Amino acid sequence: MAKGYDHHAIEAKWQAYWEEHRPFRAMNDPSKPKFYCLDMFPYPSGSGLHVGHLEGYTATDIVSRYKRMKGFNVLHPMGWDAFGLPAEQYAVKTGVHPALTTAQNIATFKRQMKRVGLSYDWERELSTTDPGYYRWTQWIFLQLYKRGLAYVAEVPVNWCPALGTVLANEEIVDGKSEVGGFDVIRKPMRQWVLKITAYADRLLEDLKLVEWPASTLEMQKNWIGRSIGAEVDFALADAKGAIRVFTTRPDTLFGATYMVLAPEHPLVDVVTGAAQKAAVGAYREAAARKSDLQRQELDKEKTGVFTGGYAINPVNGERLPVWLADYVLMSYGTGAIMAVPAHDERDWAFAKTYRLPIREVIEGGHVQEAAFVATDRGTVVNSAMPDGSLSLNGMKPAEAIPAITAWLEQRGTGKKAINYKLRDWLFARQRYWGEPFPIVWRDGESRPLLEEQLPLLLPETSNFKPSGSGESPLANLEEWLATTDPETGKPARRETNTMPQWAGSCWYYLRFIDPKNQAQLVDPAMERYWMPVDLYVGGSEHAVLHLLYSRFWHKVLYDIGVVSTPEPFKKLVHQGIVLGEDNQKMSKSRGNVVNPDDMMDQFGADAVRLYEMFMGPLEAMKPWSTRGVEGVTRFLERTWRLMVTEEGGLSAAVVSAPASLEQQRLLHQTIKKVSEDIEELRFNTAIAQMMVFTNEMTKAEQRSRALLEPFVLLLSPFAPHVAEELWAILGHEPSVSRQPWPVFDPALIVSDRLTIPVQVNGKLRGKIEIAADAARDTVERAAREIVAEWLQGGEPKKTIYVEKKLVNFVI
RNA sequence: GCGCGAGUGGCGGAAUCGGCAGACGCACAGGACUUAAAAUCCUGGGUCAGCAAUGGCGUGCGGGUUCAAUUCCCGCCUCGCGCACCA
Repeated sequence: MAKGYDHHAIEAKWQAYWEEHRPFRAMNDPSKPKFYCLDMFPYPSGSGLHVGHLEGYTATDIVSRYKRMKGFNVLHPMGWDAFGLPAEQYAVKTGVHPALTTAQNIATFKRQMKRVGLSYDWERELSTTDPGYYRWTQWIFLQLYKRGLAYVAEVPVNWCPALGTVLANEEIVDGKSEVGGFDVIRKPMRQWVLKITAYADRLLEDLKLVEWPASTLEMQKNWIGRSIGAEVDFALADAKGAIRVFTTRPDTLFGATYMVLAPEHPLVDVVTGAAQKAAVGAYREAAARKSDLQRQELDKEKTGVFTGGYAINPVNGERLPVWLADYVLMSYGTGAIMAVPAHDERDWAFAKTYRLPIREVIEGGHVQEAAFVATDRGTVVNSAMPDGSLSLNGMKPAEAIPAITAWLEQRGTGKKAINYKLRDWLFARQRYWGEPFPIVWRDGESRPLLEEQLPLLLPETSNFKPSGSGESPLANLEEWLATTDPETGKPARRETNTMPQWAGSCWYYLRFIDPKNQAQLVDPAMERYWMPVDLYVGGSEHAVLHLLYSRFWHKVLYDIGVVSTPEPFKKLVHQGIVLGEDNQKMSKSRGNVVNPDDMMDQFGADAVRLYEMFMGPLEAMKPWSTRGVEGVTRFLERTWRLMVTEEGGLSAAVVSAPASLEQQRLLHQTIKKVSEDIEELRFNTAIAQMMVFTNEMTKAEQRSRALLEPFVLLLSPFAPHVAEELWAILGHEPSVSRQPWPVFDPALIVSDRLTIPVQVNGKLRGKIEIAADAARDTVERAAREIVAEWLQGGEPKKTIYVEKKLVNFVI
């Protein structure tokens, strides 16, 4: 039974048309303004596209289609972040090569995307697993290596002796391997690390250059975690050497009553007195056995042990006992602190436990009851040398900090210092399915491959089982491992680590600009034309890592002249999570997963696209409702019937006669609202306005082409298939995508009659209809009349008149 | 604990340079068409009282500013996200 609007036929027809005519190709045409509209490319998992992906993809598709019609040269590409763990795990289990699994998954994703009618320029498709792509990932690594930004370090990994393999964090559940539930221990291994900390300052500063969600900027700032303070040396009292600490509160130096070293601190053996050796040794051992998780438990009581040693406070010469405690981390600052219990909550808690003295040096709190940590209140006290050579007393903390820092610097016992929470980036995985490092080893030294030797291909194998040594499966491939040093020709062994999944996704946006270039990562002229990305849409789960790593690489490429902009992504938006109909997170175990293919079978791609956008604001988390999809389907069908008969021909209601002034006003209001809403990514309200238009037109018996034709164009970015079909039925050549976007006439939007509310004491008591240009007197007179019984003949104390908005009488 | 964001009908949401709260959609109810149903079209609807006209109350809670507050300010509560001993 064929009803009027047959989405199966229409969608197949226009997808075939787009396939053949390729109207969505981005041209390298510098005469046109460009718009680079990018989705975060997906990992092609085995379960295919889900409705959450579709939300972001539909949003960027609407913007891309809109911008093309506005005359922009639009770059809207798609690719695959296809290295990664699941395909390798599957290979270990079944022996099926990851490349095969990946290719199948990509085919599924691509079929689904085409079915949604997403207007990607498929000629620019890329996969991070393609040697033509990862050649340049390796090339970037070589540049990092040459600039000293890649180094080797012994870093602990999650080693599972029973499985003979290193596990990713997500493969560990409650400290045991996800597979089999075996013990996991921390084992140091030689790893590549990237020196992202060298860029910490710029990564922080340049956040000012981008238009990103406030929450994401905040997360990046916190992640980088810059803090300004001072490094201060405390000489050991009974041995050579000094404990260097980092503090943000040098103004509280006189309040230090003890010191703490991290258990791993190299000076522990030096300061520990003979009597304390056993206790300290036991504490260190216990700390080493604790997992990160245990050490991070906050509620627990702080623990520590006295070393028996002392250090000298450089400001007043006091002997401070040196303790060991695991609340001080070796990985931050210098791994040692001066403890000021009066003005630091952690030190306060520790001091209470071990009955250490608490000395107030900032007045304004009750330091025996709680640490007083405010820096914007209080006055420095008890902070002077007896001989009067130094006094901070009476200063505000903000004044005392630079004063004491300068004093320390003068004496050579301290200096201003900046510290970051950001750590260098562990850039190695003990896996097969990733980019091999363009590095060989000879005599224990790493040597880079020559750029001409790239790509270093991932060797073929059928054995994806771990090597058993902790090295990646590549360590099993003797023939591949044995190579020569490119410089000397002497025998060498290849690096067996592979790069993490973040590597390929760090720079893919650049390759889309010039995906087939054999000689360069990207052509400089094309790069200057297309960069930066104007709109980048993807999940907020990437708010920190992907976006920070990507910015880091971009800045390195900027420094070596490969790219022309300091930041890659100008505007960033995160689409919200789509929940199941039950308002719960979609998951197989809950059985509330919505499959886009099922939805498209039932309602068609246009309806699904429209519903994805109509659900609510793009960035909000919101539940799926299949009833809601039915609702937008009804809208599409009503729109269809505005101009098409049961038999599929042009309806007799469609006329060439001009439209009424009111109808024109509605059209122009709709053009304005839809245009502005697309610019602001408020797709839900744009659709609501189109529904208003269709509802009004449904009531009209005669529907002017002059109304319908622009409306079909407005609809086309949202529901491109039905719009193409309607455009054809209206007698036009394809394609709507080549039509200019309708322009509204401001004069036609304003009405000559207005209804304005009349209030008495701020409460609505009536409404009046007036001419838009009516004088204040006229309006007030009419208003007074309509609320006469509320005024009871009296004269209002005050009359508020807001032109074209309201009248309010105060009595 | 700290940081960020959000709380509006039965449901998704709209309206925030302060100015008619609830657009649009879902669900619901009534009507038209139909032998009947579906589909479609029309109508209704925050809530309380009232036959109705109409009025009281109403945007998480409590205060405040204002002629006027969903919108601004202060103090709470709840939910979501992120960070979590970072000296």
